Amino acid sequence: MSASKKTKAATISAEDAPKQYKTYAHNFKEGLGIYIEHPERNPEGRVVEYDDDFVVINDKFPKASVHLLLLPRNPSIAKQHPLSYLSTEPTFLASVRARAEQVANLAAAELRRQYGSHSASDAPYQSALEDMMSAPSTVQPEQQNLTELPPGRDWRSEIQIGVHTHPSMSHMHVHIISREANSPWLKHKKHYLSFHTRFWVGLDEFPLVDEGRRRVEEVREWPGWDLVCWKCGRGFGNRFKEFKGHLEEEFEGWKRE
Amino acid sequence: MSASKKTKAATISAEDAPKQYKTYAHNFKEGLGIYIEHPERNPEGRVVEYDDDFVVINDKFPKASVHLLLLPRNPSIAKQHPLSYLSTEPTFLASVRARAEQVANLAAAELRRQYGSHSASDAPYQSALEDMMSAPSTVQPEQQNLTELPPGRDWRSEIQIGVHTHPSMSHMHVHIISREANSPWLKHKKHYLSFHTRFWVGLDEFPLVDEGRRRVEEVREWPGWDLVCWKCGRGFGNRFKEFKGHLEEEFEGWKRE
DNA sequence: TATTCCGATAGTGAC
DNA sequence: GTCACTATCGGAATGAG
Repeated sequence: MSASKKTKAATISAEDAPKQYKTYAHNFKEGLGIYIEHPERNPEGRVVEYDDDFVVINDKFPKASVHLLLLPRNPSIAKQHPLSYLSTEPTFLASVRARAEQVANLAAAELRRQYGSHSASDAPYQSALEDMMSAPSTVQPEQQNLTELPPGRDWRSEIQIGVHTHPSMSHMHVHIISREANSPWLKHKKHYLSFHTRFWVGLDEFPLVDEGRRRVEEVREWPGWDLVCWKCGRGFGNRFKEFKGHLEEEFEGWKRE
Repeated sequence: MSASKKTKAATISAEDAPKQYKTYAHNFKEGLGIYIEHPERNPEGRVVEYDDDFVVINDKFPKASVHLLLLPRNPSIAKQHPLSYLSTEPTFLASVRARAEQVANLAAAELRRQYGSHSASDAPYQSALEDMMSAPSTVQPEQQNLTELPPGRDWRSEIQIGVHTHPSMSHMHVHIISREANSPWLKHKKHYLSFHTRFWVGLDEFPLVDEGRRRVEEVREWPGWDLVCWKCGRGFGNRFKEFKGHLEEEFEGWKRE
């Protein structure tokens, strides 16, 4: 039996193994697998945090100032379609919600780090933080009660959590991304549409009443949808370059809010 | 009256002249007008020959090794659509035929000048010509009887005469062009299709039975037609770059024929 | 809807 | 079907003993 297995394995190795190897490591669709299998290797330094259930990474091609991916590690879950699985597994949905909300707060803090000094509405927080940091204190920073700081800007409201109707990467991934769309990696129409149209499914939309229908109804024409500014609602048709320039202008105002 | 005219002229100058100037010299569609109005100026040195009825020029963007345009000078003729006028004015058609045939012989001679030394079938002519030129003679070359030379390659058969179903330039022009399509100015699909499909109307097809119908029936889908090699009949769909490479290969064989 | 490269397609402006 | 420029759209490959 052992010998039989071995023989069969040898046969597989000669015929199927190269194919399997290809579909695994060399197929781009499988590119997220390495993170859930070996987060401790911290591939390319993009692992933010991980535990037995989830891995959080920085997206390799971020489409906004902050763009994180939340990856469930359970292999049988990771291969499911997000619209289906999040609509039918309430326990899993609850665990994703809880974890994604934590990650969203992390993302909000990162937005503050990047743009706090430019923000008018964050000035009270920034001033208080500076005062606190410069004031003599015997208490360690991490022990100080940060809730005593004024709220400042609501950065969390700039973060959106959700999934794509038709993901390209085969491992389930939940996007935690800021909405201002400021990134050199935002290079074409689909990049923007995938986060700012019904192609995007917010985590708070789950469970979907008819996920199968949504997957079908969105798929045909969505690359033809107009570019519409998330900030001012202005439409740009298919004129991506012009739209990109507009986004950059909006970004300058947005970070100063 | 003279004063009145002057006043009107002044008015035109202030209001309409810029517009007229625009539609004349600065509208690309009118670009051939200068040649039929002032061939003696020989704009850009491209006038080959002219008389009261016709001007022959070298195309500014030749789509083959030899590409001449025959332009009728009569303004009321020059503004007619070629399919219509050549189908309804037999006298004009006859005069164009006679003149175009002369120009085609000129074009054939130019092909011989360019490629005669590479051509196998032209070798008898080339040898005889060289012998004649090197032989002592008191007779001037232009007085020698060239008909005594062997025929060599039939370069005239490589020349085609015709018009486009939908010309872009507003002045009537008859193309006299070699068919091998060897030119750096042949840059996209329509360039080739316009000389090697039914978009091209050979002068020998006139008068058309129903020229109006042809103008309508060809117009819609013709840019979608497949690229087909004039030499070998191979189809290349829309793959222009690949087709262009093929044309260059065919050209190498063609000139050696 | 992963990126990247290449090429085909489409719109515009031309004084 | 004028050219030249820009940008958009579209398919194909994508690894590596």
